Amino acid sequence: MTGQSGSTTAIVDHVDSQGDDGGSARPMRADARRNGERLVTAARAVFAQQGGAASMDAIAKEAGVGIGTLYRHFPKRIDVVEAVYREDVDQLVNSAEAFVADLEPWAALSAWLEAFVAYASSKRRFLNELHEAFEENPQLKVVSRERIEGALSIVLSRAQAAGVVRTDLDAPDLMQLLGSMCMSVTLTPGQSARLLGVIEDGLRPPR
Amino acid sequence: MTGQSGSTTAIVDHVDSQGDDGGSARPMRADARRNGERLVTAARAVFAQQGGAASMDAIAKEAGVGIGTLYRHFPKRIDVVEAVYREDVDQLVNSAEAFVADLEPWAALSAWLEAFVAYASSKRRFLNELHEAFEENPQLKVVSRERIEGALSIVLSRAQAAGVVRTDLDAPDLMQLLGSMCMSVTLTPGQSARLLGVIEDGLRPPR
DNA sequence: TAGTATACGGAGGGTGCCTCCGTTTAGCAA
DNA sequence: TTGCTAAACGGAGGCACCCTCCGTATACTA
Repeated sequence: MTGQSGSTTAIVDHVDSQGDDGGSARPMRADARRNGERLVTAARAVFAQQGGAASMDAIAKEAGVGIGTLYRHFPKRIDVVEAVYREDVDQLVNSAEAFVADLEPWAALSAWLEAFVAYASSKRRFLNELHEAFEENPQLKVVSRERIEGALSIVLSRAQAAGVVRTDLDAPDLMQLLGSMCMSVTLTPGQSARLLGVIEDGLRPPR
Repeated sequence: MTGQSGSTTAIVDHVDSQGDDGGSARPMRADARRNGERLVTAARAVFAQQGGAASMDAIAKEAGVGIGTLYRHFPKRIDVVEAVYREDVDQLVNSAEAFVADLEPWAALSAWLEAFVAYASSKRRFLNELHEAFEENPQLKVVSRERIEGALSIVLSRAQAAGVVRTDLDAPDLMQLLGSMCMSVTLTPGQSARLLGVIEDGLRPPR
């Protein structure tokens, strides 16, 4: 409610998309929903391949739709960036619960940390564009950070409760450490893996 | 020497411009030098007024030259951003020595901190563009940071030697504090002045 | 003052974001 | 199945911006 509301609400209104589609809210034509999903997937692929400066034309082509369809779904270029980012955050957040359901406490934490590093490294490919999106819509940054910290908190506190991780540390602490590490401009994949190993060892209970 | 060298060296090769122009190196036509200076000044004004996305056309018009002249001096858009930034850093760094020459130790430190806050707030107007420049030319970031820390070190250590500032703190520490404060997305001018006041009080020797 | 290397200026090419509107199609009712 | 309509598709084209090219103008030198 603060400031000028973002006037550009994409048609694909980022429904929670968790439960099955109720159908009571508003029926959306099947092709439209399909194309919306394909566009986000295509955009992620193109950004990953060409960097954040990739053109809208390239994204539409990758998705196999016309440029008009792309703009119907995402009125501004920045809306595409935002959609890709939201999906990435969704996936990272959801993975926490999946890991908790499937894995032992330590393995779940380790798997999630690895997922976070992958998420962060993909984010670095279009960091400038993301920065612009945050400028346009400051809430996005705050909310995403909170959601990610919440997800980390799930796997972290479970591991702490199981006695396999030191307890003098909380999710924001660890986020700070991981986040600043991942954002470094000069960071090779091998390096991030090694550093993550160091951090993981450091997380073990002292003694 | 690392990676692909920046192929775009602007004609105005950023001579130190401290001493009088020796003239032995290479004579540059007077109008060219004049226009180079006017272009940087104009670019700073336009960026401050319209934000970092201002067009090259607007900058050339503000400087009163043709677009061709602008491109002769700065082959790429990013070179303009870099030139403005370099001059800002120069001015901030030079101001340290000027303050030391003219003012008491505490007053010099205080004046320089205020100058730093002003520098940082002007930088926030084209943060995205600056980020791109850093990506293109990582050295720029490192060198600038070192130079600024060096300047701060001059006024800080002098104040410490005079006994008016606590000694359990060095220039990188203070830079970290000030830098992160200034980079916050939501920061009003009044707020930064108040926060600077808090920091200054905290710098006084304990007891 | 004449000559020349140097700098200036702006029209225009190329690309990218976004709009507009005619065409196509999914979903529905009879 | 068939016809209808609201919704979605697709791409030509407008506009703005970055950058190039080359004819014109001008500062310096002998």
